[in-house]
Amino acid sequence: MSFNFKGLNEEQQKAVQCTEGPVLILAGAGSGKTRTLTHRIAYLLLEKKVKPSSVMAVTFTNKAAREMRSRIEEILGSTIAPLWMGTFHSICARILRREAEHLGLGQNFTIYDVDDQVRALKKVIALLSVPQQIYSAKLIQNRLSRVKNRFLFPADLEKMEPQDGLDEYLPDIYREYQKYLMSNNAVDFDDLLLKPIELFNKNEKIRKKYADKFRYVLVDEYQDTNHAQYLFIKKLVQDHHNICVVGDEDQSIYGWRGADISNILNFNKDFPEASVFRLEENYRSHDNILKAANAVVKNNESRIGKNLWTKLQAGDKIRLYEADDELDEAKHIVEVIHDEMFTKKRNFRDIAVLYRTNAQSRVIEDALRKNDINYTIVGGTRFYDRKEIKDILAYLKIIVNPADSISLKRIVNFPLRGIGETTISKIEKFAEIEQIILFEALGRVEEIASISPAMSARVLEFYKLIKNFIGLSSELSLVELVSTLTSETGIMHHYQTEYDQYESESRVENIRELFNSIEQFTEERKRDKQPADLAAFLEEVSLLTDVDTWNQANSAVTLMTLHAAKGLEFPVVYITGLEMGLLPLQRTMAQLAELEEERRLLYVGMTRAEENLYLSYTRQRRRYSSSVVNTPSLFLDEIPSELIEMITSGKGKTSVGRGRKKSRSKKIQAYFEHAGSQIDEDSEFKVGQPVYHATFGKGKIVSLEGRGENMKITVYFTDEDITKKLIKQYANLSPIEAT
DNA sequence: CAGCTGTATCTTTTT
DNA sequence: GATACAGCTG
Repeated sequence: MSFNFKGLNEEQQKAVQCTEGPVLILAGAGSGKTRTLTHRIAYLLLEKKVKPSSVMAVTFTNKAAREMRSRIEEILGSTIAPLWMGTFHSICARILRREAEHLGLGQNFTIYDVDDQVRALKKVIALLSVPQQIYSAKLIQNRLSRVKNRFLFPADLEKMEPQDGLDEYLPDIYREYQKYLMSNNAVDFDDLLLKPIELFNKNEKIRKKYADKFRYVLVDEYQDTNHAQYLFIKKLVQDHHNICVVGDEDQSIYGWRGADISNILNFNKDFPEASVFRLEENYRSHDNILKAANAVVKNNESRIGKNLWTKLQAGDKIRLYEADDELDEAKHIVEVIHDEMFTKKRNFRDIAVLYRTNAQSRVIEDALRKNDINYTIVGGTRFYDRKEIKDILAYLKIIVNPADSISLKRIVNFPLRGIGETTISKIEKFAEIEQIILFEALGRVEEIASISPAMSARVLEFYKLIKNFIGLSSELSLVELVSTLTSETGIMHHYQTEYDQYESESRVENIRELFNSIEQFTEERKRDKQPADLAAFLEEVSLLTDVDTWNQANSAVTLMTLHAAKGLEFPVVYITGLEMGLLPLQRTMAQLAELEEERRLLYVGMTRAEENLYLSYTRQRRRYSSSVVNTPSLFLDEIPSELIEMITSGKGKTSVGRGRKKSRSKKIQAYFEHAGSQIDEDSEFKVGQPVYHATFGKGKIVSLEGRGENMKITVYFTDEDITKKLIKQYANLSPIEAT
């Protein structure tokens, strides 16, 4: 029987069959990327007789991995359990779990989320007397994470010229922080990626083991990989070069998280022998939507460039709504949903409302709730980030890994047991002197002279409680353990009694939901014939995203950020808040590279739509506590007007419509004065002029484009050795005397 | 030590 | 317009 290529176009078929050597698949939005990937894997297994255990496939979310796995199993008609499929983080965690001993970690290590990282950093910076007023733990966490994503170590930082005050402290903070994590038998999100690479670097035998095992490596959403992820992949494929990456530079939206778009732009340099396939036929969106999205993204400079086309009908025009404010916008969303439901007979699940920031969801939620429209919201506070859930998880983490003092401190006095801050720091000090972990120090609390016997008794009671649960954890099932835990520690009682009725109910309900998810997890594991132990559950939970738990089959309108929408599709998409300062976001507007990422974000949003696309902006929007007057996003002017149908609200439509239209086109003209136009003779900026910028320091102007406030200024910054393209109006650049 | 109250900061996106 | 945290009081 020969392989069934049904449903694949010619280019897709070629990409499927080119199994050996490096392959780059440039796949535009809606071009059947997932289909191609699943068939490629199925082809490897079926036609090339590759064992599932020899394949690693990296996806962007766990949800994508699950879906791809089940589609492949459908094609094959058999399970492919030994095939490694998951996110970088989950795959790396798996390797780390196996090889922990080589890195001085216990295999029961804990994964710290951002919250835990900040707590750990607070401790470290107090120890190093870093001025916390100037450099908050949150800021440091951010900076440190960026550094780690670039695979830099404290020693590397020391060799570099410090750019600001924090850089002076950073190597020490970094070193102490890692030491602290090690003593807690914990790793953070970034370590999950770094540690395996470190291990591969220092232990060739282990690297070879994995490189030999994974003869075929596939990476989806390659445009959003960071440098560490790039290195990880490189280590695995450097011998056999059987690497297939799929991506679309126009959908790179995670630059702020360290994603390096040059990974995909330079794939050909890394692997000169690479075969390149371009998937440019779009199967998802009606032509008007696609044309509009193309028209927007073509304004970006940093792209390979492609011509995405479709055989589908033109369809409706894109509807653009000008709202008075965010309340009016929400009202219009409700109207649109009603209209789509009744006149087009759509289901709630066909509709998605997208926005730039999570904060925008509130008003929309209120409006939907008032109008009895079912909705689910993806993102914001994750289920597993809710306080009542995190408290329980902290208990579980201690049980698995008693060295985890961050979690221990979180719950040692919750529910209240009368063990306060002072007592804990005394015990911490004792632990340091004795060179033992905090948890063991609790058991020896009586040796600390400054702690009263009454207090010692309370501490010991807590210690025994946890000890007892550690013993129970091997006897009870997961669900039994957790339900015993919530009752015996008094957590359940606390949430049932300590709050007003409404809050109490919702928290208890969340705890019940946790029980459900544990049961579900246990069943899934059983089905996959994998152990359903506590450590596995905790790992899954810390690597889960909100999208992973979202279920499109539910009958509800989906609300989420543009970022979360990546990879999804809906018949109807409504994108809100297309305003200067919001999309693009204010702080991105000065730098061309960041502005382009905002443009890609809108592109991603628009290309989620199959049949109907709605856009809106408000003339006025509440931000923080005051109202801001907005101008429409410059991106709106990039959409050809014949593709847009303006919708106005009942009141005062005509005057508003006319006045706005004019100011819009004038604005955009100014914004996109191109290189061909005359150089502004009166400007204080000339090529060669030395300038100063608050963040990047001193520099020199390399070239100028356009004129007036929207002039694009390319500057080479000497201190940082980087060239940046800035937009005058927002860049806050000042000329300085030549030195 | 716990609970209360006022203040600062947050809002960019997330593995 | 919430929420975390510092600082104060009982």
